Parts: sequence; C-alpha cells; structure tokens
Amino acid sequence: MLTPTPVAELPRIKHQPPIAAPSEKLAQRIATSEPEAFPPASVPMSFGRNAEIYAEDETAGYVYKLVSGVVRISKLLPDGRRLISAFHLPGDMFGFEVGDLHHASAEAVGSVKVIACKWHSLSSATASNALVHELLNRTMIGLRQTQDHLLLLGRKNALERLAAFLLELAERSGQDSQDTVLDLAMPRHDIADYLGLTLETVSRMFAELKAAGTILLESARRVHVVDMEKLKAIAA
Amino acid sequence: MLTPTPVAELPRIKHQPPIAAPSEKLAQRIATSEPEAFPPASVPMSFGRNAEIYAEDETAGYVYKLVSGVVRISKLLPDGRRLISAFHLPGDMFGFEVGDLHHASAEAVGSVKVIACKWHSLSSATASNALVHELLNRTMIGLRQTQDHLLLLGRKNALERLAAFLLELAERSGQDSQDTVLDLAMPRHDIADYLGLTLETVSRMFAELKAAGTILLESARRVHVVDMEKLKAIAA
DNA sequence: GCGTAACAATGACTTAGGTCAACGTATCTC
DNA sequence: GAGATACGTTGACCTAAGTCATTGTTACGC
Repeated sequence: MLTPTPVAELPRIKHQPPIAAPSEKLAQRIATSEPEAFPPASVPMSFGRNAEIYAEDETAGYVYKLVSGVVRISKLLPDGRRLISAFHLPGDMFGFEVGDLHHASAEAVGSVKVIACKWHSLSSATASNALVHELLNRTMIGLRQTQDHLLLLGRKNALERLAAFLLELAERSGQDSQDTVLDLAMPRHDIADYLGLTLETVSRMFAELKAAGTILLESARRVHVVDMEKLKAIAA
Repeated sequence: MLTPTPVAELPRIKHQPPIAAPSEKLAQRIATSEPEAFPPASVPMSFGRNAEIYAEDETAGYVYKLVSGVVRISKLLPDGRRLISAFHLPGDMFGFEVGDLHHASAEAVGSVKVIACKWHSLSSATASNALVHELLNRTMIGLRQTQDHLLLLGRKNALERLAAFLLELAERSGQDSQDTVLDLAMPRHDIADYLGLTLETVSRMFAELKAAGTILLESARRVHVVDMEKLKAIAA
C-alpha cells in the first residue's frame, strides 16, 4: 500500500539546548488555565523548529503542557515510514506514559514553548487524586480521538481524510463557522504523515477541495473554509 | 481508497435478552483475578453471537469486564464502512467513556460472558482512588495499543498488517514461541475490518503467509505459526 | 537584489489492493 | 443425508493512490 516515506533528512536536533526562556507571563498563563493540580517544580522550556522534545524509547521523566506552538507525536517504522498520531495545540498535555519509556517521539513543528513537569510514574501512588483524575480525563479524551483517527486511516479515502483534518483544525481552533481561516503550522509532509498519505496526494486533494469551491488557498499555509457544510459532508 | 464494506446483513440483535447465566464460578473467577477495586452491584451477563452489548451513542451506564469469549469494538461510517478498533479478550475491561455516551459499539464475536458494573461517570468524584488508578492504567494501555494500531493502518501493507495481527493474538494468548496454535474467534470479515482491508485481501494474505511457509492453516480458523521469527520480521 | 534551500504543485506512469463474480467447504436443521 | 446458510478462497479486472520527475513558489541569508 505504502512504501517508504523516508521522512527526508530532517535535521534531527537532539534536545536542542532548551533555550530556557524565562518568558514574560508564562507562569501566570498556566496558573490561570483550567482547574488542575499541576505540581510545582515545573520549568518552562523552548524548542526550535523540528527540535526533538523527547524520542521514542527514551526514559519518560516529564509531563509537558504546551504553551505555544504545535507539537507532533510520531512513530517510525524501521524502514523510515512515519506516522504522526497527533498534533498538539496550546493547552494540551502530553508525554505521560504507562511504562517508564516514551512510546512515540515528540517534536516541535515550529517554535514551541512548554512547561515541563517532573513526573514520578503512575505506579507510585504518590500522585495526588486530583492529578490522577485530570490525567484520566485527558487520556480518555485522547483515546477517543485516536479511535476516531483509526476510522479515518482505516476506512476513509484521501479527500475525506483531508476534509476531516481541516475540520478538526477548525473545531480545535474554536471556530467551525462559515469563512473560517486556518493557519496551518505544519508542512504538507506532516499532514501526509498524519493522514497516512503522501505529500503529493495531500497537495492534489487541496487542489480538489479548491476546485470544488469548498476552500480557498490564500497561500499554501493559509486556508479559507468557504463552504463549511460541504466540508463536513465530505469528511463523512 | 476504500468504498463501502456494507457489513452485510449481520443479524443486529439489539440487546439479545441477556441470558442472565448465574454461571458456575463466575463470581469467584472475578474475585480471584487481579487486585482491583471492582465495586459491588456487578451482574453477570451473557450474549450470543453478534449480539450487541452496547451501541454507539447509547447512554453509557456500565463498565464491563470480559469473562469469556471475544468482544469487538467498532465504529460505522454513515455509508456502512466499518472499522473494528479493538478485540477484547477475557480479563479486559471496556465500556468506560469520557462523556455519558458510548463512542463506539461493542458486540459479541461468539458466545460471551461479562460482568457488568453500574458506573457513575468519572465526573462525579464518587469513584474510589483505587478504581480511578486502575482505569487510568487500563486507559493508558489502551491508548498505547491504539496508537500502534494507527501506525498499522496508516503505514503498513496488507501482508504486514495480517502478520502483525497474528502476532498480536499470539502475544495476547500468552505464547509467542515456536509452533504456536491460534484459534481465531472471528470471521475474515471482522479481521478485515480490524486491519482496514477487505475479506478477500485478508484471505489472499493468509494464502501468501502459508505459501511462504510462515504459517499453516489447519482450518480457516485454526492457524499454526510455523516460523515465528519470519512472522515477526514481516510484521515490521 | 541574488542565490539557495525548503516547500508546494502537477503531470505521466505504476501498482497494491479493491471489486465483482464464481466456486468450495463446513455446519446445522429438519 | 439434502438443502440451506454462513463462511472462505480464488481469479479477472479496475481504480485510487503511490512513485518519479519536473517545475513553480516562498522566504531567508548574505
């Protein structure tokens, strides 16, 4: 079905010296977010484009809360085929695992700021009840989204996949009304690896949606959703 | 890529009168399983082949623990394309959700016995700490497995998918040594809907594995793994 | 402002896997 | 043990999406 998508020669910067940005109001921004029990000892960190936040099979010591930018979670097959299982947007938490190893890698799509929090695995009942509740909720939500993505990868065609992707972005960016403008943080290659396609097919499907008058491409990265209803209908 | 897999006319028995089987030693079997906080008020239930345990979008009131048989969790697209996101084996728990609706349906593959437990959604902090911990662990494991399945659906070819499926069964049945014998509880159609393929392709891939001397088909449902190493190599 | 490098679009061609159809095989009932 | 029903296999053919190659487009560094 698919053969190597050698992920090109991305400059795989290993833990690019976290430009520990003290950052204006980061702490405050976090403190004022949802009601959650984020332990102290949380450090702000910054990553540049394509920087690796953690690698697959690396020891999982931190939980991350995304402050700004977009993070991709991906897995690689031995021959280089890659699949992105999720894009994280600001506010998302990621990096918690069952065992003590990361089961996928996390990379910055563009410039990224996170709050990293030291994490004594789940096993140790050290965890506060509130934190466990929060994690359970987020994990269940993640599981549900992942199951939806399974349906997309297993049973949808290329056009439906791209439509569903744009719809997901629109919904997550808080707007799924008419004439939504989407700023894609990621290149076609990343979209392809998220949708289980090739970048060429993604490009062709963009062209097809455009030709059908469903979207409008102000530029490759800036998409206007002209007909949201049609987009929803296509996404199936 | 894929067009309708109309799931045939499966006799969609709606909550087939749970033949409330008092059952020999069910309670004991449960009591002696892992250390977990399964609340009282748990009722044993039985389901026949293809019986629906719960439906997508139905109110989620119970958590189920599988005692015997195999359960498939599936989602349908409006046009009938189906994807099975998981097969559950005895000991597995399923049916807990974030909201109060089931997000996929659960059906008995063959005869199935479960313990159903009334469930006051997560939101109510009623839940015991131990139960929340248990659920968090199971959910995280489920999430990890689902992410692996994403990679399979998004980036593996038909042969690799079937090999991975057989390997998964071998590992879950506790044996991944030489000359493992697998009893498939599910028809080709279910395997196809789990692997994002058609039943014809599944059948052809079985033939291919057989031709390569990797497996031996005692019957359609009984598979001998002759060369486990080769199977692992193919699964990628 | 020019050169370079990353990203994107598009065409020509190939192929893995889907579709359709025919034929086997097993199990169950009566 | 005949017929029916569900399940499985196999072949011929087709198509969606992949592959390869070329050209266009930004955007940044010097």
